[in-house]
Formats: sequence, structure tokens, C-alpha cells
Amino acid sequence: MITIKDIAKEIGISYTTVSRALNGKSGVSPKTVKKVLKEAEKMGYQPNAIARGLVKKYTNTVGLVIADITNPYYPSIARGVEDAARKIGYNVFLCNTNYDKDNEKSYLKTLQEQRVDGIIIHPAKDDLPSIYDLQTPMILINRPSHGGKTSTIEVDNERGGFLATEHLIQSGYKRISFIGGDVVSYSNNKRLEGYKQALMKYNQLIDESMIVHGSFKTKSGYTIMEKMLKLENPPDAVFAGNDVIALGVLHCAQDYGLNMPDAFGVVGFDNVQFSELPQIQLTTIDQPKYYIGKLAFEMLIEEIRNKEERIIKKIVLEPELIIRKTTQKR
Amino acid sequence: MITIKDIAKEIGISYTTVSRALNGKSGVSPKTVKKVLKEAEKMGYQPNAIARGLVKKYTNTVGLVIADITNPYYPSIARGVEDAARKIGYNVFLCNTNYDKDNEKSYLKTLQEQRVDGIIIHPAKDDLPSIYDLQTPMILINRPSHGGKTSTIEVDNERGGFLATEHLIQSGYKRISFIGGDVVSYSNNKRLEGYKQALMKYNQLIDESMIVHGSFKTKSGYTIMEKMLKLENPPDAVFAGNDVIALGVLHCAQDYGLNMPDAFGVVGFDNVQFSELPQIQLTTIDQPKYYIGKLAFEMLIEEIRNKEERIIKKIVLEPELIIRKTTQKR
DNA sequence: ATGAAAGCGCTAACAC
DNA sequence: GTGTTAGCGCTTTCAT
Repeated sequence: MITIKDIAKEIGISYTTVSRALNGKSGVSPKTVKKVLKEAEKMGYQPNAIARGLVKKYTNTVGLVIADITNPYYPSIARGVEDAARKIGYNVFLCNTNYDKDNEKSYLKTLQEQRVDGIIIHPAKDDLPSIYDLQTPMILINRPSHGGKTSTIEVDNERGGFLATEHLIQSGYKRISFIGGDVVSYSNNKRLEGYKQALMKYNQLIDESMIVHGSFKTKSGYTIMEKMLKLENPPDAVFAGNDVIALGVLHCAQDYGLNMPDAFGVVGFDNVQFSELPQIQLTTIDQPKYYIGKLAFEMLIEEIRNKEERIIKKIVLEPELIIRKTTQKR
Repeated sequence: MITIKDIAKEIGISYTTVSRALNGKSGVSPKTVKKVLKEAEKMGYQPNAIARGLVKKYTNTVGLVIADITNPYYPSIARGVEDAARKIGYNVFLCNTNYDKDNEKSYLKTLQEQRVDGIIIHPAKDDLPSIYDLQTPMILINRPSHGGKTSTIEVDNERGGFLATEHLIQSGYKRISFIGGDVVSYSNNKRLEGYKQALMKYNQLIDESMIVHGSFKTKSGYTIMEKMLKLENPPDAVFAGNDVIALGVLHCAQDYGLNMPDAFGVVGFDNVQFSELPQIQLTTIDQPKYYIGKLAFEMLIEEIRNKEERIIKKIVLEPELIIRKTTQKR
């Protein structure tokens, strides 16, 4: 690996001058600049961001920690932050925790050790361990502020849950179940909260046997649905914690020959890519995923740039009900 | 940010000793080690990987460059390399090029500047520009070796294309179209090659009007399919360049009321998650994505560890035909 | 306009 | 068992 010293030696000047020339700083004659640039090109010089980072104290790199890269929800967010980052010359370190608290911890640690300039995190679980007390600027997605010290961006999950459930009620379904993901997921519980509110608003009983938590996986949705079907009084509609779960519910309902959407309705959450497939046409709650990612990055950059007088922000985005074919029209 | 010097000062020893203690090296009294560890914990010390990387010359980090994080094919690969990497304490820098040559170039450059220990890349396009002449160890996925100097891992795309097309022929379809992705994609063209071979083997004419390239997007599949349907002699089956394209073809066929699979058949490639959905049940060619990622990382590590006497390898994996419901049973 | 020198945080020789 | 020192590749004063 060739360094600025090598190229300095080659053209017989000090490496300080080479550094200045390479960085387009003033105080170097145009002639020298040209010579340096040419030589650097010729020798195949690759700047060492490590060495630079050591002295400059920033790396132009941010970390993005997500739970599940195979759930299309997260890639959409990732695309948003990536695009925004690239636009101003930042790189993003994408970390996939696979819903595992330990992985998350380990990534957070590494990210800090690598001295990323900031971290955007969409935590898997609700409880934020002490590792979240980081010096590095941090933005939380779809999670409450960590001790009021971090800015957050979220969709109004409660409102989304309300919208979904209300739609089911208004569509005439009588026994609406909530099949959620992780019990300790903040967004999951907010959605459940919305579900309960809708039920209450329309004077329906909240039947705890109709509320089940599993994991944010299609398989979980299927399994839980199958169990519910064996109840003496099974649901005639399901509000699923997210689209991935909804997919499993759909699958199960189909396997058991339920007549959709007339006799059985399903609403998801996220409005993930596959939901709009003609074969699926899942009614769901949309959240502006790409935009959330973009905004999260912009908030992060702001924090990075104003490290001293940072202002804790909380952005809440409005969810939107997308009616498709897994619920009946009124 | 506190450093080893801070903690050395705090307990009145040299920072070298602190370093040794922190790294579990021999030659430090257990008592001192304990003291150091305790103080480090107390002061919230975070090792600086940047500084370490500068002297140690490696970063325990690799880059993974892919084209499209929203195509489920790539996340599967990413999971494979991530898991393998984490197992031995490596981090992976996931870079999404969005099929853009410039982005790819820029990421490759940054990755090298960050001094990642190695790079795994699934290039978007066929031509590998000079930027690929990197000092950093590199593994290519589903692409030919770069000047015989890089190890590669790929599925036998040609064979896959053959399998897909042969299945269509044997299922009785008479006019089989190939709707591909990017014209300059290596894997795409290999698949096309296999398509042609199958046609030839079964003494069918290769009709160039039945071969169309677009992009690896659902929308592209839809648009192209729509055009083909307007031909005076439209296809009665399609071998799509990948599952994402196949999805668009499927959608279009449905919109136009084609009777599937009896009057119209579709085969994809990749066996991506959604292909097995009961609502989709796409016949496709499976490639062991997770395993490819895992293997790619293992190859990379080998190269990193034996930088001097590296052996250029080429691993070719067998694809598998998965018959589902978008083609008729014979 | 250019160079010398210090120093970023750390590891690794080399003393003692 | 512990400390001293050099140096990784770079940027940044401070001189000249």
C-alpha cells in the first residue's frame, strides 16, 4: 500500500505538501498540485481513511442497526438512509441483529469502536440496556426516546392499530383477533393499544384469548392462526402485528378453506412490497419506510453537526390505511 | 472519549501495561490486570478500533457489495456472510449499489480506504472496470473471475437455464420466451445460454423475438410481458431471468386473464422467499443463497489469512429445479 | 509556497 | 512484571 510519503519521496517534496495537494488545501502552487495528483494516480494511491480518522476524529460513516434484513420492511428503510447518506458522501454500515439482543449489543459495541459518526437503530426489543448510553449520536426508529436523551422518529403505531381495527369493525367482522410479534416490542404493543381503543370505541369486549403474541415471522403467524382456528369460538378477522405475520395468517386461512374476505378478514401493518402483489392484495397500514430512513439520517447528521447544543426531537408520522382485498368492502 | 492513557494515569502505571492488560497479553501481574479492567469498566473505556487498525494493519471487517437489497435474493446471501463473519468476530459492511456502476465504484473505493480486510462482491454488470484491480482480497459471486486473479463462487447458471427451459418444453409448452434482466449481466446471459441449449436439444427454433432483456425488476417483467402479449404470435410460456421478474410476468398474465398453468407457464430463477407463498407457488430454479454467502465468506477469510500463497478457486454449485404451480404437471 | 515536527490512540519491539 | 520508545499514515500548527 503506497502512502503519501512514497509519493512525496518520488517527486522530492515533503509529505506535508502532498497531503495539502491531495486535500485541495490552499498554499500549494498549482504546478505542485498537478504533479502530486498525477503521481498519486500513477502510483495507485489509496488514501487511508483509518489514519485520517485517527486525527480528524470522524469517519464519515454511520451505522444502521436493524433486526431482520429478510423482512422487506427493513430494506426499505435502509434504502432511505443509504440514499440520503451517499448524497453527502457518507457510508452506512448495515448491521442485522436477527432479533437477537446479544447481536445488537455486539454490533453497537463494534460500531462505537469503529468510531462511526453516528448510529441509527431500530431496536428489536423494548428494553434498552445500558449499552444504549453511548457517546455517539444516535437516532431511534419506532421506539421511545432512551431516557429522553435521544431523538426518535416513528410512525404513530397506536393510530395505525386503531385504523386497522376500526376498518375491520366497520367492515362487519365480529370477532377480531390480534396476532402480534414480540411481546416486548414497543411498536407491537402500541399497535395492540390501538386495537384495544378501537374495540372500546365501538363498544366491543376485549377478549384476552383473542390477543396472542409470537414472533415477527410468517411461520409464527401461521402457527398461531392454526391454534386460534381450533378455539370453540374462533375469530372471523385478524389484525396482524405486521405484514410478514399477516402472510402466515393468510396462508393458514387459505389452507383451512376460509372464505376470504367475506367470512374472514385480515389486516397487516407496514405495507411491505409483497402486500400489493395481485396474488396477495393485503389490506394493511402503510408507513413511509423510505422516508423514515431518509429523515432518520437527516436527523442524525444534524446531531452530528451540532453535537454541543443538540435538541432532542421526536418526529411522529401519520400511518395510512390501505384497503385491498383481504377485507371486505362495506 | 477516554483512552488507555487516561486509565494509565488514573492508576499510575504506564499505558503500555494498560494495553497489555486490556488485550490479555502475558507479562502483567494478575493484580494489575484486575485493577486495569476495573478502572476501564468504571471509566467507560471504549477501545479505538481506528487506532488499532492503523498499527495492526487489519480491521476485522469485510465489505459486501450487492446490487439490490430489496430483491430478497440478496438479503439471503447477506445473512449467510453475516452469520459466518460474526462467528469469528468479523463485521460486515453491507453496501447496496442499486444496480449502479458509479455507486459500485464509489463503494469499492471507500471500502478500500476504510481498509476492510476483504471484499465480497456480487457485481451488477458484466464488465469489471479497473477499480476491481484491488490489493484487497476479493471474492466474486455469480461472476467470472476477474482476469483469473480472483476466486469466484457461482451457481451453474447455464445449467439452471437449461433445467428451467427443459421443464417448460417437457411440460408441453410450445412457444417459450426468455424475459431477462440486464443485457450485460453475466448470470443473466448464462441463463439465456442454458435456455438456448435446451431449445436446441429439443430441436426447437430459437426465435430472437422471444428473447428480451429489461431490468431485474418486477415492473420490467410486467412491461415486457405486456408487449409480448401483443405480438401476433405470443409466447405460451416464459422463463424469467429471476423470480422478481417472474412476478411481474405472473401479474401481467393474470391481468390479461391467461389460464395458468394450462395455457401459460412461468419459471423463475433464485427461489426467493416469496416464490413459495401459497398464493404464488412459482416454479423456479433454486440456488443455495445462504450457503453461497457463507462459503464466499469462508473463501475470503482463507485468502485474507494466506495472502502470499493464495490459490485461485472457482466453486460452482448445482442449481435445482423446484416445480410448483406456475407450470403444468406433465 | 513549502517543510519540520508534533500528535491522534494504539501496538510491538526493546530495555530494565 | 513493567516501562520506554518508535512508529502506523495522516492532518495540523508553526516556522521559514
